Amino acid sequence: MTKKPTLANVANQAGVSIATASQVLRGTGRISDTTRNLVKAAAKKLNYVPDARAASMRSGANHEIGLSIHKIANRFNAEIISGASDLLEDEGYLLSVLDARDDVVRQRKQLEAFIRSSRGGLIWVPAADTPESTFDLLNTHGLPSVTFLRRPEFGELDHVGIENAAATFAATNHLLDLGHTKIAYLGGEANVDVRSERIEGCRKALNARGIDDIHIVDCQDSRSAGIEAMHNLMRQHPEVTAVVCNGDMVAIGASLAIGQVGMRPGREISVVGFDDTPDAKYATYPLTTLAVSPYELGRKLARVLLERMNEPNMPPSTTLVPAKLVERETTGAPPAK
Amino acid sequence: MTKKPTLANVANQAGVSIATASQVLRGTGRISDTTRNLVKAAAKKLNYVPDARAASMRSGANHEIGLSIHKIANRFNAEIISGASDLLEDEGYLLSVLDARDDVVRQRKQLEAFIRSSRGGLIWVPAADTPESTFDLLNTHGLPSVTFLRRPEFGELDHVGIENAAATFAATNHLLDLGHTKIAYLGGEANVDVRSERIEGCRKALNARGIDDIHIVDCQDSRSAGIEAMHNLMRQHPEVTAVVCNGDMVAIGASLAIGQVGMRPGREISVVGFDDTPDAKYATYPLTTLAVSPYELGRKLARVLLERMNEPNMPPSTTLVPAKLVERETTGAPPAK
DNA sequence: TAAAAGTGATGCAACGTTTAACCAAAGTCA
DNA sequence: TGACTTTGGTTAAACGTTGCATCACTTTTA
Repeated sequence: MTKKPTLANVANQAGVSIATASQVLRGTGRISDTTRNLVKAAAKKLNYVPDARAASMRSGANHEIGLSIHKIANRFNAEIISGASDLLEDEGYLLSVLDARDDVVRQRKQLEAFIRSSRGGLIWVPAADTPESTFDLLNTHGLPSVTFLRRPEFGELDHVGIENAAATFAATNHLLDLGHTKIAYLGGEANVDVRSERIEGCRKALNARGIDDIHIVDCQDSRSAGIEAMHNLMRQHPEVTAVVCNGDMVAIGASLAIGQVGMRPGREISVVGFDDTPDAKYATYPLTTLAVSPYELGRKLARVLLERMNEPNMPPSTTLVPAKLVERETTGAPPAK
Repeated sequence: MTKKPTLANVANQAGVSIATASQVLRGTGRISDTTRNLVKAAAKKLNYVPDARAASMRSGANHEIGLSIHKIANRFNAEIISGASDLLEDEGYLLSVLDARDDVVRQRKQLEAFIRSSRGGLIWVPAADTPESTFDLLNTHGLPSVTFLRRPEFGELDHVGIENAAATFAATNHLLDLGHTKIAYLGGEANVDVRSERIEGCRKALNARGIDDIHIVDCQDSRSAGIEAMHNLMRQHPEVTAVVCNGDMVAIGASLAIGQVGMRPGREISVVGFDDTPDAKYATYPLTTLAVSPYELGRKLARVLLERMNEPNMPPSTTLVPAKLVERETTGAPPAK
């Protein structure tokens, strides 16, 4: 209730100068044991907490890191956040998270807020259709930043991502091996790089076997959107026997839709997801999917950022982590003709 | 890459004093149209972004709000965050989120970080077994704070919560009306108030019908924990025909376990969840549950905090929002003897 | 026509730290 | 004994804002 105690109060209480108090608390400079104890006691007694704003202004260092992500709610992203935050915490940083909800202007505001408070560094996944000006913003302010999942089109920022193409290439080969030839790609939105890369992986596998058409359906990353999209797909393209999905939620939705019309995923139509969220395993139809370890991804992200903060002039790096196929029950041979 | 532009640079560029530049940018004081435009142009040209740390230090106001919650990953909590953040954003604030992962010491550190950076206000759900000292910390630093979901045992803080007892009271009556008499409570951990209140609601309904025993099982709030706990329960207490769960995930897990042993939720054993997350509707067995609107809860939370920030001396308030029963397929009459 | 009121801008002192530069006293060494 | 180092500490200048007090003009009013 009373006024917040300041370093001056502590110094006063201990009978020393402000500078001395600061040095004791920061463990720098030469101080005798007696005064050290004096100051520490005073600080404890007054319940002193240093003002991070003042400290960071003066010292130029900020131990708060900002993260802006398109969606906090899903487990995959939450695990990434945990991974990054654990590693950063170990290094004495704190990660504060903002949910951009895939809205370009919201995210822009968030990044501006991070700049205003001069965060020590930034981790973010660009919202779909992020304009060049947003990348410029970051570049001109020279804030150490790392993007992930979605590769920035412009600007020269560090990036951590997933080996998308390699993953869907493997998944598609799995389906081809089972005997599927009519394959669709379900989910995601146009202009999102992640998705383009994944589709490219599918295409490459198909082309290698002399197939060159793949049907592509946009839809949001949610169960309900997946259900709807799959129903449409089955109505309009009954020839399709396998779908590769942009995320587990869509895949789970698609599986449900298949079940709703009396068929079974993995028998009449095969489904492959992406991410291997915990839901995948416990879904009504346990999902074949592409697993990446989000926690490790988060840690990697943090490491890349810290490196950048230490070496602001390194050339921008790109790090890719692999995803591997986990076979469960939603894939199988297509029905004999 | 260059140095961050400061207010002095802008003033210089515009040929006015720093004070004038500040007034223009903040829209205060008397300024002529000509200089106003001059300053604005200079600011735009230099890509000027004010330093929030300096501003907040000087003015004593901080437009960043902190939120610390036990788990970011679940949809329910994410919706709360969205609600709070939307309302705060409209009022010119920014909500930065920390995931405490229900760890008392982690949360303590997070709150300390918020205090260090003198956040304008705090929204948090106390981790289980939060010690009094943590509440003291907040009280002595006089940071406007609101708790939610879990009611603080100590301290005098504003609180927003759910009408837990009333909700489980209704759910239990629903089960009693269907003819169940052997009812268990599944999920949550001891010492968490939310859970105690909910159990109290069940007890009250049971007592009103002359039943006074209810079996209580601890388990974490996850699908897999729910599965395991339910298997144990069925083995050890085969007489139980209905379970009220502490959260939807546990309830979904319990339903799955029931399915795994060849029975069906809503027939042999009834299950009620809590929260009505999107999963509830799309679960293998669509879940009967107690619905609260997390988004609205979030908005309420933000409103309470803003009030507190405006009126620091109001007596602490408690606001409860209702939860109502949504019947789906996991409840039904017990099998005839 | 002198006093009062209004206009538009400025100077300066905070806010709470950190850190480089400095200094007095005591100890070391030739 | 004079010069040089070490020890333990202090002074003062930043960091980038904001807001109060002030001021030089111009305009209005009595």
